[in-house]
Amino acid sequence: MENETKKCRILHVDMDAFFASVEVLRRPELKGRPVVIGGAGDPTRRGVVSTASYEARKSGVHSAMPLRTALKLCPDCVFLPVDYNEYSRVSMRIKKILFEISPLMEDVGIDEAYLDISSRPEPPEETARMIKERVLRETGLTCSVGIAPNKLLAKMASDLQKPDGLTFIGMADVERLIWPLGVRKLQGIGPKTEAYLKEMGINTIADIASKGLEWLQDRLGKSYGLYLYDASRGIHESPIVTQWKPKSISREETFELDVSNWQAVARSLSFLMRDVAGAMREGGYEARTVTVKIRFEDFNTLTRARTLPAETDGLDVLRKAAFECLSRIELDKRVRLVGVRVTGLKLKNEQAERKTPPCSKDGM
DNA sequence: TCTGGGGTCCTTACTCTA
DNA sequence: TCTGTAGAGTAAGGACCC
Repeated sequence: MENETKKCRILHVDMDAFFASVEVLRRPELKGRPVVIGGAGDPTRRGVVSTASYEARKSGVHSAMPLRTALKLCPDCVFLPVDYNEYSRVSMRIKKILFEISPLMEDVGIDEAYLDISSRPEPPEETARMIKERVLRETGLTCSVGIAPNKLLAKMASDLQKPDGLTFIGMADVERLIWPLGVRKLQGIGPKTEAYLKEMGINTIADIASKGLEWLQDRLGKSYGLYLYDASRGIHESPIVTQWKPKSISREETFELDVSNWQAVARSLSFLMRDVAGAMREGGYEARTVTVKIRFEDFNTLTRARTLPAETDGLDVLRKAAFECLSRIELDKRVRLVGVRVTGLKLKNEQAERKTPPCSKDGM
């Protein structure tokens, strides 16, 4: 058992109902009330729930739910707009605490992180308790921590007891703690795959683990089948990634009301492209491919892409490419959303390095 | 009546080239 | 020289995550 504990050096730290908790922190009068954070904070307008407090969740409100639906389920809920700047500020304080405890930290979004605590002298549970205590003392917020031998299990562990939980999962616990869970609890299984698996009589993670590798690969593809085969057994070799570079930058806009005139779409695209170009310059990036996305009123979504002869951060060139993409889409229905994305990113000051041909593997 | 925004990764199809 | 094919690059769409 002690040996097993020693192998569990990955922590997953997940803030509890993060956005809602930050709002309650600065408006103590909301404590104990059902709070929903999402969109512009107006449940009569388009938008979805970003975070619901645990009180709101009791009414069936959950993230990604349309605000209008949330209002119907919970008319007493307090609806607030998303204040990303404030959450980022609090998030940075939390990440600083985690980094001090172990610099082998992987940032996963605004409210969670993985930590490799191999270098810590004390037992993992003690490190986890230290984290929870410092985060609470220095920010007033609670978090749930999972301890496991790998990232996959650590994340599942932190999810097992929420809020304010501390859960340990060793490889020996997989059968008892993981197998009874529904397939959706496995990272990488979303609503589509869940429905597909259900059709084949697979409802729990144990059901996945009962299938052979070939069986899974035949039905779900080689790479995904292998992932599920391993993951259902708690096997997942994925390193802690401490440095991250974006692969794409995008902006999109859902119109308050679907639009049918081309000018409105073009105006929005032009605005979004300028925003993307601004973000590129801020990060010092140039891009090679521009992709335009159009979502129609029936939710049918089309994309068109143009790859340029060379990377650029020139707004005129990028905008021209974006409009060329737009011209290839027939706007015969009302448009709900316009988006633009740039990929093939390269740091501007990396240009000199690129003169030597990339080595076959690292070049990918 | 619904279904955001900013990302990543994967699959499939197609084209070009060696 | 012709043809078949493998691999790279590109394009489009889809699933998933927070």
